[in-house]
Amino acid sequence: MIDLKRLAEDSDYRNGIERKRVRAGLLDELLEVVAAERQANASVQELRTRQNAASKDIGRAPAEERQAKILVAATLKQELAAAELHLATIQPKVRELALQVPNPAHDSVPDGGEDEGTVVRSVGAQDDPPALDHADFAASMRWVDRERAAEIAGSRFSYLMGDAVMLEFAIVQWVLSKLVVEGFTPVIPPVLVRESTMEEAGFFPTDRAQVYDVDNGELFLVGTAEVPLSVLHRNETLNVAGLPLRYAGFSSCFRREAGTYGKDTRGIFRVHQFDKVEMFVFADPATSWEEHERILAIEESIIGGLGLPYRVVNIAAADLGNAAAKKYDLEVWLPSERQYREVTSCSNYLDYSARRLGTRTKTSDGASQHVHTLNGTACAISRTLAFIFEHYQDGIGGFNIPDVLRPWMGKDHIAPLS
RNA sequence: GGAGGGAUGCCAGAGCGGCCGAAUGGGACGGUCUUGAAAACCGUUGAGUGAUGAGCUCCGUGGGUUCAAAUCCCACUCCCUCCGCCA
Repeated sequence: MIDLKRLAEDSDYRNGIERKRVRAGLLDELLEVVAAERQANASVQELRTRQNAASKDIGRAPAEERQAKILVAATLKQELAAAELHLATIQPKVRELALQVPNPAHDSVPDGGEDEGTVVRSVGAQDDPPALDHADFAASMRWVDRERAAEIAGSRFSYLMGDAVMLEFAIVQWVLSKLVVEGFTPVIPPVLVRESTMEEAGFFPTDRAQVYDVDNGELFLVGTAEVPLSVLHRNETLNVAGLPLRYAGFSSCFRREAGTYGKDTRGIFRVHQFDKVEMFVFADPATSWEEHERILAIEESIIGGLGLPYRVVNIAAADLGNAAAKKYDLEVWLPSERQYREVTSCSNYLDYSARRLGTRTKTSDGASQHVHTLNGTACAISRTLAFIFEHYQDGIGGFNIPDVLRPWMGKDHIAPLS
């Protein structure tokens, strides 16, 4: 939810919204209904003041005067009801339009759409494809079984097996141990949440089609731990001295992947169920941009630490999505496709979702303000596995375990199946 | 799943439909006293919006009754106790 006051007063703020290519006229329509709402609200308040006073007066009055005074108050009540009705017709319009307005893009975000992000830096070489792509290699090691999974659950599901499972847990251990050092509290959150939670977290109604509905609409499977982490401090005022609050959520993630038929059909690159470690930070507004760079640095140290070649992209304004004021993607070189593919991303939402969540803090002079929220992928495990399956083949059908995972795996090499 | 009880400010806890944004106790903060501390005493102390004004809103959430609701009615959510089931 944007700051309606700033929209009216701050032309830079408005400009940042327009860079996201909102529907022409939306902002003016919104400002119009906001003005109407303010006026309606003022008259409701004035009538309420009078009605409250009239009511209190009755309590103080001697019995014989009460009937006359009740009559006065009753008339005021009717006027008030009419004014409230008028206000109630305007408010949903404000809400409806305001929810369509995205968070303004930050100044440092480039103009443009999907392919117009700026490459901030590239690290590592663009390797040639290995003998087998990630899917064939995983099948050759009997690490991923999609056929049997498809029989019992459908396409885009898989059995992850053998050393691939050990690799997953090694990655999780390594990543979480890093994040703890960086001040994150590990969290295993609920993966089933109510509809109202999905709304508060900002995923409904927009992403409803991407989400599995369980128990006849009572509960929904989350597509990311961001959902349960973001609502952790709903309607709370956080002590500014305690900020930032950093959480690292490990969870399974469930996505319908509607509209992706025929896309990324191989291996475990795009599946309905995968595990992920997600960072979520509640930050002091004064330092949220530093925090954003910090999260990016952590993501780079994870992907870089695994020895994967990657590049950092500053996503362009119109490709940012609703909530992000700025977003970096980390893309890893996928040799079999000879292109970079997204593996993690991190966004600064500023106060956009905190406003809806009611998560606040106070400035040094005691004024209430909303916190800034940021989130970033620490590690999307199935996708990370797919990348290392290509980059760490040993050339004779086996697998070299990435250095950083060796302590957790207890070995440095996995031989091919005989 | 069945049967009861409950939800009030930082915490505990009172609250007759009007004098309740809310007693009292604790805590916290400020002060007196003290070499210092404790004790004792005095004072301050919920949140949002608004201009640290007036006003308005908030006693789990949403609706209703009434001139007037923390207080009455309905629904929902959560917590506790007992029974059943169960990793």
